[in-house]
Amino acid sequence: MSAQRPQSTSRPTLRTIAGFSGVHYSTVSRILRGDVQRTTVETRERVLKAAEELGYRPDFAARALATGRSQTLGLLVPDMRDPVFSHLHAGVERGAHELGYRVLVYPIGNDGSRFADGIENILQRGVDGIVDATAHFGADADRATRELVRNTTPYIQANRFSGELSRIAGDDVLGGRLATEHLLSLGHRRIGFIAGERVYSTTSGRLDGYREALDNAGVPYDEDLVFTRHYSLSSAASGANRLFDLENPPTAIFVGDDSLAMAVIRAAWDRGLQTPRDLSVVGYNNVLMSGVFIPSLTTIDNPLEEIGRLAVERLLGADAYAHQVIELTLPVRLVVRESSAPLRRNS
Amino acid sequence: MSAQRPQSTSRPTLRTIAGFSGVHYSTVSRILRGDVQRTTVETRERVLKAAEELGYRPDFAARALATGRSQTLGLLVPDMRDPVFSHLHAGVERGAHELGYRVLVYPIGNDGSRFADGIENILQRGVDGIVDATAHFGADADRATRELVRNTTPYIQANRFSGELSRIAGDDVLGGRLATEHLLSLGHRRIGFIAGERVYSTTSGRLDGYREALDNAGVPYDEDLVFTRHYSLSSAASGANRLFDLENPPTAIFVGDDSLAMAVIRAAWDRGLQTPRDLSVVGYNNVLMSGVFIPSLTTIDNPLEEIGRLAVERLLGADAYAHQVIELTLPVRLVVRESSAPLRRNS
DNA sequence: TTGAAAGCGCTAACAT
DNA sequence: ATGTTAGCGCTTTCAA
Repeated sequence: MSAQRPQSTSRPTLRTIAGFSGVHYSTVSRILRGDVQRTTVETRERVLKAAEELGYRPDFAARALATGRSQTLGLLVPDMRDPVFSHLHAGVERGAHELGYRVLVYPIGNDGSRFADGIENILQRGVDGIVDATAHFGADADRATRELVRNTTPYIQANRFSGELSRIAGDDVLGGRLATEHLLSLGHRRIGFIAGERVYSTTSGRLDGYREALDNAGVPYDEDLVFTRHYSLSSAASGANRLFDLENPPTAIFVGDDSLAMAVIRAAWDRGLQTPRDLSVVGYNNVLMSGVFIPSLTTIDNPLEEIGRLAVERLLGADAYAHQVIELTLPVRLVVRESSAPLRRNS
Repeated sequence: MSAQRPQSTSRPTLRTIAGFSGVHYSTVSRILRGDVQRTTVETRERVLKAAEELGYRPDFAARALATGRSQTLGLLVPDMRDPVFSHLHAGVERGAHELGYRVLVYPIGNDGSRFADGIENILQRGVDGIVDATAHFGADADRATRELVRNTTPYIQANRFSGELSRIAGDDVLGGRLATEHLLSLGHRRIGFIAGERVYSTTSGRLDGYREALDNAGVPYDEDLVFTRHYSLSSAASGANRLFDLENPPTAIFVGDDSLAMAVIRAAWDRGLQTPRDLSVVGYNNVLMSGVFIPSLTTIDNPLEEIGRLAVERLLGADAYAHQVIELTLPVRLVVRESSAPLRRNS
């Protein structure tokens, strides 16, 4: 219906709008950014109407170049197909969306092979913040990189952490203790532990909690019952089989991750061991499927989404921590379901 | 070790490098972009060395503004916590990485509530391509938007599709037929169907295949055995219960998604029905956990990662389809595992 | 309250 | 082979 038609060739810019409303394009910029202070109601209406009619859309790259901020944050994860990281991502996404940011996901692989590439790209893109869920101890090169990055861009570790860098995570030690105490309270004394590599804070923290609980109960720690290899389904299964082959096999296993716990239960099943009849299992994280699996998983509820959301908030929100190192630990709780049961003395 | 130290204040630009190597910054630009044709070996080495020493990193926003391309593509999905979409994402990510692109994920929610917001942002960011896994029939507003977008930015639908837009997906009809034929071959005649809303091409295609198979076998189609509500675990469970309550309940159910299939098996279990003894179940997609679940899932292998990768290739690769509409359908295959078994006549 | 103008860092066409 | 120059579309300081 509008009499004048803009050049439908390319998208309208501030100048296009300026032309249509008879003001300078810098004025248009002011108005469109909501600088209500210094504009007349009339011109504002005129400009807004023109922008509307022309279907104006700010150019992201131009704004980023002019302001130096990209309204984007980077999320480093090993692999999004792992429910742990898709849950974490959901929280990050929610937090980012609330603050008007978008999330660029960098899956660096479970072996971390694309870590350097991801960091390089993150730096080029000038993201406004980094949430890192890939931390592990020991890899000096990575460590150095993380610290370097931290001085360039707001940076926070989520769920996994390492070094003197900001982080937010669930209380892994508490979780490990709760899980193990639960199994102890059911009468189990031969309790196995299966998880990923110990270079991950998640593994080492949960293992610490496991040992604490054993100590408190006066149950001797037996390294034979502890299997911490790769963080993968197949590794968990072979770990389970190794424990089953023991002369004095465990009657219960605490597994540091729900998916791995399912793999362990499956491996037991494949050897004729039913859970929880012949083997009690406690998982970790309380992912979506843990309530659907048969048997449903007794597990530790790790607030992954909350961790993700809070990480973003601390990184970019009003109470951003600026340049101090923060270390936030969230409580976790035990969720009792079907996969754990009292020890059968007559086994 | 280098004698001259740059201003460590802000990151080096082309001009910084130019200053250090005594050439014009446009020359630096040429060299850094690999324009080997028109540069001396000497200057090139000098410039490259300076860039290296200064730790130069191209500014992404500036390049995007100058070239009009963002090296970014947008992926629209309902929810990344659903394994279907994280698998699809893995493929998209791989394809994008191969071509030097990054992926911006837009989770619009299972109700699609953030669709408009996502599209708006995608347009502002000027992504170089859109992979859309959220298509559904019937929503006119969305349909219009999709078509509009298609004329602005390279666009392709993946897995789910709707309308006269480019798409790449598995052969849902074939999958539905294979799944149902498998159950028929096991002697089942009362075969239920549970999936998400029929507005999804995935649901309707698989339902078509299901009907085809029944027709071919001379088994009458019974609408009472078909439950297509929300695409969610809880809806699948209540659908299962509704079928179990039937006067003449099914002995087998074809479920249009693995996660939902697990929920169905779980619901059956909660009513004392064991799979596959009392109920055979076939899932769809062959996600990671379907081999771990107890019983492991007989399912249709839907090449989600391949779909994602090919979508990107068609969108941005060498043989990009430019502006024609492409419709690519990938074959699927049946994977027989534990959740399906011959009908027990004496039930 | 509005206009003018510089500049963000880069690309690319043109000139030398 | 290299330098010059004009933008890309926006923000922002300074004048008017």
